[in-house]
Amino acid sequence: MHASFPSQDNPLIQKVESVFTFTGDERQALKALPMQLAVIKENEDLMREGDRPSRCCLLLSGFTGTYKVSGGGKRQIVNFGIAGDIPDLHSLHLGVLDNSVRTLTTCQIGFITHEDLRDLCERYPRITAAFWRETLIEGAIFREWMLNIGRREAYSRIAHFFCEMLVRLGAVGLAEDHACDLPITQAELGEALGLTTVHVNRVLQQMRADGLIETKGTQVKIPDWDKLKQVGEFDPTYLHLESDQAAA
Amino acid sequence: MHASFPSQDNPLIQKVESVFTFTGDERQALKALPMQLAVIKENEDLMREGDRPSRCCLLLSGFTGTYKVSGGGKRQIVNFGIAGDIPDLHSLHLGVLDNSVRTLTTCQIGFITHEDLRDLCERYPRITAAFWRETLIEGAIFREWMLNIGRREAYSRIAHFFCEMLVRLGAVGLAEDHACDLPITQAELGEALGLTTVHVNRVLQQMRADGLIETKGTQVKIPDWDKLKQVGEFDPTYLHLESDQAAA
DNA sequence: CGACTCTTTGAATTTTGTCAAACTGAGTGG
DNA sequence: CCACTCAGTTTGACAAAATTCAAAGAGTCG
Repeated sequence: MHASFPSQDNPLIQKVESVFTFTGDERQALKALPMQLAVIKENEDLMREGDRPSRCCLLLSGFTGTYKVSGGGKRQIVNFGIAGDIPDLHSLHLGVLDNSVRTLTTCQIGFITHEDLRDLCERYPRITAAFWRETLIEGAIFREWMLNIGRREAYSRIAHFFCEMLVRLGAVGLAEDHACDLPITQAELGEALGLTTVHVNRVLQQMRADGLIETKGTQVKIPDWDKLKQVGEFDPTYLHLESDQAAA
Repeated sequence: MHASFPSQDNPLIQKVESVFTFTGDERQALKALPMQLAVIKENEDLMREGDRPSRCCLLLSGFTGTYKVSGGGKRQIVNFGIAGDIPDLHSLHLGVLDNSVRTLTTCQIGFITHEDLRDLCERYPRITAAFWRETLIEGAIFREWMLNIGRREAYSRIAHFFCEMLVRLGAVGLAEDHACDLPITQAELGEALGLTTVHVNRVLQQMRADGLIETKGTQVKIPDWDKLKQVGEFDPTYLHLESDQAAA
């Protein structure tokens, strides 16, 4: 609830700047973006399918799950949100939400009104491009997830998941030495990967036995990164973490 | 190869305008967009993962498949392109392509350079928003596909696919009376839905027997739309075909 | 009429799901 | 400090969905 979040540590700016060079003006405008801070407990819906939100959520810390529910009540998590992500940036241009988002852990959130975001984009076309790019990267992650869910068997599917999360968390300073905190339950993992909890559990045991992963509570350690990457057929290109934009 | 494509029938303009009101200036600028026309035969790659294209492909007619390939060589189609789509619009802001696109039928393509697109976006911020929105809708389709592939069994998964294609084709005038031309092989269907050709074939037979679909060559007819929608748990909200934008 | 691609079939196997219950560990209240 | 609770993990036996492999039909095009 404190309004003391230091804007120079804003993980959004940090993340976008890692691939995008802002001018002083642009960075200043981003920092000046009015943001209403809040702390949300775990397992709360931040928004629901069908909502027509008038603001976006910048995730400052914690983990969120973006999900949809099938007719039979089965939940599919389609993305995990980590620090620096705006899980509902698409609501800026799509009136109705076609997905829900809930917190998986306690989350520090910065709410930014669509109005302020639109103003910012209008004044700074390159910031528009940067935000647009963020949504395109999310799309690239979706494509990779479809490949993962549709074509890989459980073992390498789960391996791929760990690879992706480790790289994404590393990019915002939340992973070191091939280790990270990953407060995601086996049930949630199954919901994200199109598997049952039971099957996730059995495969994880096999992966531990094979020395692919080590877990202690929510801490995950990867003893052999190359091996995990190989099992998960992981190539980080789709995360577009390099500054590969053509525009000047 | 003919340069005689009438710009007033440009399916991109038609599609975007169905949810977005352009000013005369904006429409004029869109029509004036230089476009190099080409006809590409079926089963040709328009682009490949790893490419760094300097232009986008506007699909004027025909069908494309956007796909990725797993380590084991299994192909996952992550989206189908139909008239009016720009299957590689994301290449405008992501330097490296993380997917391939190939034609499924003979396609009429309009190539538009990134340079021209960027110029257009710079001059007309609302066109930027319209393009951005298109990529966000694609993302929404990806989310629904993940739900479909991850959580629905083959029977309703395939039903959902037919529902989506019928609605999308209808939106660009390519479906009428719950019938359309869908030149997609059972193998491609399997590649899109995370199923084997054999299994797709068996399920399709069951669906025909149940009176859910009728096929004659590549023509598909839906005798009972409500039933198919129910089986496929289909709710078209995620296609965002209504003009639901908040901005004026 | 081939030559092709696409669809269909059959039998055996594998992966993954289902159901139901027990176990574990962290936090809570008496 | 010790039950007690509760969410999360683990286990076992069984069932179902989907895959694999191999081959035979059908339809289309030159």
